[in-house]
Amino acid sequence: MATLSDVARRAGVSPATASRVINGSSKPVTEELRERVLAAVAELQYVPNAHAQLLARSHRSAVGVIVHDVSDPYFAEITRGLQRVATDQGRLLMICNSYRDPDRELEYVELLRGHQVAALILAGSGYHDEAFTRQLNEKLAAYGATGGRVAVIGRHEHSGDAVMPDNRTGGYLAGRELCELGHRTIGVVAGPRILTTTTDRLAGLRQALVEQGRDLPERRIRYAEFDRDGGAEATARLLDADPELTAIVALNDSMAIGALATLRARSLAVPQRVSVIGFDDMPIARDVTPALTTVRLPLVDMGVRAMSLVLGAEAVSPRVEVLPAELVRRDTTGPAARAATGSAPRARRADPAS
Amino acid sequence: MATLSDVARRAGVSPATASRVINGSSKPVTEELRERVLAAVAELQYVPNAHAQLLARSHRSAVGVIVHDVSDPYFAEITRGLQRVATDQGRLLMICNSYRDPDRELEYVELLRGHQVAALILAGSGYHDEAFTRQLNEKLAAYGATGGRVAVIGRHEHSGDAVMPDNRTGGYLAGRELCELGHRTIGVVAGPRILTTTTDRLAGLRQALVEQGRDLPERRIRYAEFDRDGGAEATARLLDADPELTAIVALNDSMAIGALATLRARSLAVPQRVSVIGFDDMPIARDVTPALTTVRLPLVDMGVRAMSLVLGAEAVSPRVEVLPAELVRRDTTGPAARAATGSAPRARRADPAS
DNA sequence: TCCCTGCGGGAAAGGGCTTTCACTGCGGTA
DNA sequence: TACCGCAGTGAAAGCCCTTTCCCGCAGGGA
Repeated sequence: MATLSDVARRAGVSPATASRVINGSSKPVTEELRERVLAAVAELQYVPNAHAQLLARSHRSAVGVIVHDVSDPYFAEITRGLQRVATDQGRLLMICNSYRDPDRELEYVELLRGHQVAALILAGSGYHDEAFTRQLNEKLAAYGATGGRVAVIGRHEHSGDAVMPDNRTGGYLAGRELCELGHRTIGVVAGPRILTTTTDRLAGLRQALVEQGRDLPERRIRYAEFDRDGGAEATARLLDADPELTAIVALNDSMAIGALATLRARSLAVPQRVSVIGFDDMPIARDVTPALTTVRLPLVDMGVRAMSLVLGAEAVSPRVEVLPAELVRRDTTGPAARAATGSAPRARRADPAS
Repeated sequence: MATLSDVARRAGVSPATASRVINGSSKPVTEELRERVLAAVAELQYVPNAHAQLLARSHRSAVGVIVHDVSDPYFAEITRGLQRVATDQGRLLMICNSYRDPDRELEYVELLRGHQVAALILAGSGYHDEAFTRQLNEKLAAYGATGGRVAVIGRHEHSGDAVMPDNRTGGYLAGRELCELGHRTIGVVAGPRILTTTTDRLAGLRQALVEQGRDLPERRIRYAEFDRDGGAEATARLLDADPELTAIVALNDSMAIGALATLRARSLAVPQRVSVIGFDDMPIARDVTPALTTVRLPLVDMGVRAMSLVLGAEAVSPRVEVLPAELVRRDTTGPAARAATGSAPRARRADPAS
């Protein structure tokens, strides 16, 4: 690989001058030398060594991001928001997938710290795990102590800046909707119980049911992986245990899609026989048939806010921005069926999003 | 930030010894000194500066990956394959999204080269663009000349190692299937015509039709963005121009989902009135209703192969691995309707994947 | 004519790490 | 006893760049 001094030698200048030309330094350089340097760069196909640059420059610019999985639409949307702000400010993003493994999350904090990122954003549910939470907070504190900025998205265990989707209210909205539609036997297809996202959404849902004098017994909740297959499997278990369920709340849209698959496989009409509500409003939600009723979270906006917090002025006290959840009515919800079999088909609602 | 010499000073040893302990060097260090160093590391929360390490070490380890968009399921699957092999070999991946912008692709090649990656993988369709292709090849050649390894996935314009999905045969399979089902008026919902993926798939499709004595006139092809909205829009234009179409081939699954949305909005029954075939077999294809008939590509395997090529032994002559496409029959295809309205409903086919 | 100013350029000091090389003791062999 | 080899350690030379500091020089004012 050609180095800066190769370029300088070829152009007949000092490395200092070559560097100034290449980086567009404020120090003026004669037009003639400038051209010689640029010619040498082109001839040698010179590309500066990023590590050497980063080492020599003092100021840190890149931002580290840790998500569960970028290819999961939930995080893809958040990342889009993060990326937007970062690009505007000329920041490079280093994105890491923890695949919901707390240890990997800890490792990535170190890795990104080692890569001298100016800020760190952790997106995705926290864990009900004292030991892990303490360790993570220690690491983040150590990073913060050396001038690093930190923000989290969707996890409350961290003490610094945070952007929080209102999971609890979202769960509440889903529960209230089903109650108003007359459902009494409601099952829940939930993500891993160790995730705070699961328990928060569940708490809101339970609150709605309790307010209506109903109940949410543990036997109507099935915990599984937070993805399509987890949803399909949990739905099957739920139906096996309780065949006369009239409604299912899935704690995210991927699980809801799995739930729909199981219901279809068992020829249970949606929403005539069973209603389904998802959570997150991922793009695909409006394209499944019937279109999925779900709780929308402003995912892109969450990313935008988090990145803005972390790149903006430092606040004295940690800021917490709570972003609202909103019910999006589509076609997987309808009035509770009277009997186990049949009920009047319900008119398809117009979908404003399509 | 604490540095290595801080650690060394605190442990009362030289930086050399500290480095040896921290990196598990082969050179032996007394147990006592080792412990002192480790204690100092813990106390100071020391994390090595990755840039300094990368600069000081000669060997390169990370691998650069350029895709159109990781959050697109097509690339998410490929990336999963890349990741699997990379992780096995303890390699870090740097993933960049070009968002189908050729200039950005060029920039990322430089960026990754600057970051001293050991190898470079470009995934995603090539472009019908002489100038760009030449530029890219120059950059890749320059990189190769300094010892960098390169592999491409799904683009033939590069002269080195390549993994190629058999797009042409895939298109052919889709065309033959529709012909066998008796379709005569087939429309195509295509991606941007500048992408080789689009033209390859189209070529195979056309060949199938020609073999059956049919034709594929340009007016039955609509080019749009390679995503859901592009598919919806192209389908609408296609139907406006040719209301008696009985089949639509979408050149990827996202577009197929858009096509289904438009058909639903116009109350055209699938597959009774119009059949639809997608391409890629992304995970969601089996969960839409009706489940999508599509051409499967071994996406994960493509990633695995590409990474293996690039990390394995260097070959004298460039290797090209062609991976087969396969038709997956689900529920969006059926016999051509006789008249514009109505036809016997077709029994739902069992879906082996669900 | 002299001094000051300001411009254009280079020398050199880092930035934090790895690794070679040289050195010090020590046990063991001739 | 003299010497060799080796384990364990540290000094110092890089890795490639940026940036400060300094120097020479030309032009302008006194």
